[in-house]
Amino acid sequence: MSQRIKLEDVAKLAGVSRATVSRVINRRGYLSQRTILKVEQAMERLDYHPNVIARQMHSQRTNLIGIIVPTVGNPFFGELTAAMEHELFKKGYKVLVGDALNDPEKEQRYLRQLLGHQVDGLIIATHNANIPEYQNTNLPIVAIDRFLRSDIPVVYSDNYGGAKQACEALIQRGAKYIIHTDDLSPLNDQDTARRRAYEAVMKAHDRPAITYPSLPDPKQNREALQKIFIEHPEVDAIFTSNDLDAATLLDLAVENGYVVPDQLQIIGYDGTQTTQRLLPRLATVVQPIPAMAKKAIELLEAKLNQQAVPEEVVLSVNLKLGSTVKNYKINGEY
Amino acid sequence: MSQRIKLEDVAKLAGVSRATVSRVINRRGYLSQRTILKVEQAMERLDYHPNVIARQMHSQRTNLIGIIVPTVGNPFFGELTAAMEHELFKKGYKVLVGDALNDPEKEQRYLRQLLGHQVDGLIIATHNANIPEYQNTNLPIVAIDRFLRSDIPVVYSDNYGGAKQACEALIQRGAKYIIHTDDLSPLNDQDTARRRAYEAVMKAHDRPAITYPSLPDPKQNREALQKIFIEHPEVDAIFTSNDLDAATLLDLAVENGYVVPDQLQIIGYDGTQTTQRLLPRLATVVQPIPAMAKKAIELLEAKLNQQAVPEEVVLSVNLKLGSTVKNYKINGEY
DNA sequence: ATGAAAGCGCTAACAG
DNA sequence: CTGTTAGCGCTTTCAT
Repeated sequence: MSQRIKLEDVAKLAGVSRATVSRVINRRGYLSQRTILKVEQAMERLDYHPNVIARQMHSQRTNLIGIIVPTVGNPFFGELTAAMEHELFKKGYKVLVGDALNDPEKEQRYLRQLLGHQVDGLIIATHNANIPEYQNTNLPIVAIDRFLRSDIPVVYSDNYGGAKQACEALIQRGAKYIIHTDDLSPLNDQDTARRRAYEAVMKAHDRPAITYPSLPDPKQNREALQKIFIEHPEVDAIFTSNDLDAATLLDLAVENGYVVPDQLQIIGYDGTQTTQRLLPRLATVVQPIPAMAKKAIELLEAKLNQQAVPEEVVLSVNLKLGSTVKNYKINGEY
Repeated sequence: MSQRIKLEDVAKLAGVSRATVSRVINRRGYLSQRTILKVEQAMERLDYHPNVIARQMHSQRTNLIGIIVPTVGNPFFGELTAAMEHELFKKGYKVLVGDALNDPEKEQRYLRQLLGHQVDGLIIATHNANIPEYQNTNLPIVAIDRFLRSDIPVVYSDNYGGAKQACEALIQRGAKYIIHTDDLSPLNDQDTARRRAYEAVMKAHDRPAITYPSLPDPKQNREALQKIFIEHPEVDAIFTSNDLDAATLLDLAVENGYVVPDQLQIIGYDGTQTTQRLLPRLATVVQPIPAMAKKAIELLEAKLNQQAVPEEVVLSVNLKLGSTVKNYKINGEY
């Protein structure tokens, strides 16, 4: 419906064979100027667009890369997806996004469909467990922040290091009673890296380690975090595993009569562009989203070209200070 | 490489013809229970996945929908994309996202490629002007918040009404000197609706209408907005065209010594989930993102099925109050 | 109820 | 330099 004209029509109008038209389109083989011109005029006149499907049929490649994320509605994954799309477009690929929505079943259905040659490669940035499809396929895959299989490379940012820096920054600023929040879906080592770093720093300074779970539902999460102030009124610092928790706690702090940062210091995690614009004052560990995207695509392309790739790549993070911690003017840039 | 087994292999193993296997896969025509079983076992044993490209070759449909947005890194478009992806997945479509990045050239290149049957339909949510490709194609298209062509339906939210409500809320709360910020790329009527509403309300109340441009670059934008406090120190309320500006102004207000909301009231626009979590206190006009997504997909599907569709659909918005305006406790829910 | 054969639109040997 | 001829993997008449 949306496109009827085919190679043959162009060939007929130009008075050549289909093969010749194909050669002109792909600039392959020897062509005389005259035929090139004739063919191009014919294409122009007919407003011809090559049928991508038919081409793929032959090459068995789609130039499509699937990206599976929890949801592009989350700033971290939205920005990550955008950055990867940008890299991929430069290399001639288009992006098929799948929002897994923390729904393993959807992820699995999605994957099963993609496995039939709909994409040339896959980027996985979800944390759903037990998707057997990942184990059997030999589609080129790169994972972000998650181990899937021994021959699937993973791009991490330095979760342990970032969390360690954050916690030490709090201690250095006089925090005595530091609480942590964390998404508790520990599928692998990296998933718990931030918490392990927190616990290690607390231990090194002889302080108790108290971790509150971060819930997916905003309302429930708020209620759960509110308990911190009830159960640990002496809290004087919180290190959260993401910026959304930090924002909620910032708000709860006001409600509960804590002055930030004098009585309560807060450091978040992720540091997306969105957070930095919406909450410029928030101290947070900034993940290198553009670098992660670039590296992931680089690894994927290597796999697509059958080249060897490292098992994992770790990128360094950056502690951005802000007025939710003390002594900010001295150490911050702003 | 990533998938070698084809219909023929299954047919051979099951001892039937390719046609029969095809029938089993698609549950078409008459099949005996016995053959169904045989074929399914063969598929299972070979871990067979139908080649999507070959199927598309025949049907000339890809079940792919292209979504073109400025960037999924922006919460509004990220959430909108996520919501549309969700709707589309339910209907069996997958989503090809293209970040236009306010780059008309990229948008054009992208489009040109999609025109060759790579997608069955298109959702356009960008505001780049002068892309001739939109004029000629007969691909089913639905636009969001933007007029493209007389036969391309548009889904709007009530920009004029939302802005009017916001401005009147400020006046009702005693604001005398209200300033507005707006992205100034007025491609059509709707693009300026928020500003026109602001100007109308100001006029109706005999107040001056002063609009500051909202710049795409965060740093430049901040500097530009800072001028408001220099050039109009008597400002006592600001209505912004998006929440990012509102956030920046909230921060600048503190820096410039204005107490919010006593000395300066602020109302933003968009009200994404992300903003509501990151800045729960912000008063803002909430766009009905899920409803917009649903409607857009509904219209697109109608077009895909050659059904008639309305020229435009306008959805209502919701003014969410918050402590960036006065008398919030009384009117707000929280 | 199942098989044989003819495409879908394009590309790629192989001739000439 | 250009045309002819086979497919790519699947679906779908048309027979049987």
